[in-house]
Amino acid sequence: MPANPQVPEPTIIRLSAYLRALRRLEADEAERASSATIAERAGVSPEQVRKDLSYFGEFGRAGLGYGVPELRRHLARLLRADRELRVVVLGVGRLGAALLGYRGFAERGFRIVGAFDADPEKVGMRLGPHVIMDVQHLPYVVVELGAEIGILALPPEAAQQGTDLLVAAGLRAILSFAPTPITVPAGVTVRHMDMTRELEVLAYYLPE
Amino acid sequence: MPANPQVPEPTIIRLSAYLRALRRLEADEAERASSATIAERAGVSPEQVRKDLSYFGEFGRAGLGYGVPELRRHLARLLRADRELRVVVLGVGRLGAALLGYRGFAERGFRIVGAFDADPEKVGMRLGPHVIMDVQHLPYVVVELGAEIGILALPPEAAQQGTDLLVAAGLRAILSFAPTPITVPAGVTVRHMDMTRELEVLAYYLPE
DNA sequence: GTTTGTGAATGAGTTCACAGCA
DNA sequence: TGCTGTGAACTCATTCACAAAC
Repeated sequence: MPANPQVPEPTIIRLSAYLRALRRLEADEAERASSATIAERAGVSPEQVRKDLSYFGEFGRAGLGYGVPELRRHLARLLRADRELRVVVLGVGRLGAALLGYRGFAERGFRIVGAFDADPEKVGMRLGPHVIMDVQHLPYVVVELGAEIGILALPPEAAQQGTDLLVAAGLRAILSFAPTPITVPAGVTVRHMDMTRELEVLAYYLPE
Repeated sequence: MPANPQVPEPTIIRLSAYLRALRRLEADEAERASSATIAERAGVSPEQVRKDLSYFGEFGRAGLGYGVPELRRHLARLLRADRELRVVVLGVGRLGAALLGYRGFAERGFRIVGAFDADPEKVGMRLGPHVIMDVQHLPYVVVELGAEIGILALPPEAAQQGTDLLVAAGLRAILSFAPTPITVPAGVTVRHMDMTRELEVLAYYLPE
């Protein structure tokens, strides 16, 4: 499923943190940064930074560190953060509606180009700049507006069906907020966000 | 930091999925379930289920599988899902406000007992059943209402300071939505939810 | 002196495979 | 026969440690 299977997935996750660190360094007008500097801001070890970056090339110079704008550009390219990525949201309940209003998307280059629901009551409703569309228009919007990522915000009972719709519409990347496993064909990447799971994990580690 | 350091963290995360699977099985009135049944509903392998459960005891019977209500109770106890857990939210911007309205909390035994912000404009505002309080009342609420988990919904610049407030108030578990690493003293557990990170990871795996 | 890139060593977690119980 | 519990084998990821580059 990964584009480059020999790169560990944890590395990809950290890349996102490195990119953030480099943006801050660039904002502070730093020209160069050592792996130690980046590591500190990303919350990992310097060796980890070097090892992770080494999967993609030799970006640094011994004794000098990494060129901040250059490395920032490389990482942005890897994470597709150098271009706008279009996103559709399937499921406009409370959670989906909250996501539609989330400003962090635009700031980081993600643009919501469609919000969908199967409930006829909701179709046609306006939510900020978005008009809720019927799911049957999903494939059209994906193709015509070039959406590449689907956000699944449906209740667990509807999660698999919704997933199938996203996949049938041509999406190859799904961020699911449904607290249930979903199955997808090879070539489709899924990631889960599950607040209840996180709270339960925290609860486990609670003292007493 | 873990309560039981020899149990792998991925195991704890899966425990949450097993608990969900068992609740569904219980709702379906299943009396027994094999590791294969649980595994399927949790999206993992049967061996994984058995190994994970074996860290906590011998709950199954060879040839018969696991007793559904019994195992459900065991897992609920482990994840503290057998009692109400009180939660405070620090930061009532868009995201924090959305979290205050999230119904999944109550359903799973989490109760928001306080919403806090440092902005005097926001203090005193009502949001559903919640009245935003000033951060200076945080320690009081944590102690008096027995809050055990803090949700951090502040912008990255304020994240560390907010973390320090939560820790100083006596909280030992933090769920952070801030896209930046935070440092906490030993004995405090932190987990992160970062939607932008997840989207960037998905973007990496996008074809072409 | 500083800092990178990377093989080698270590550590962590998963899967295998099977003995033993129901 | 069906299924658990678990050491052993294996796979995956991180950390170490150092030669080479600046």
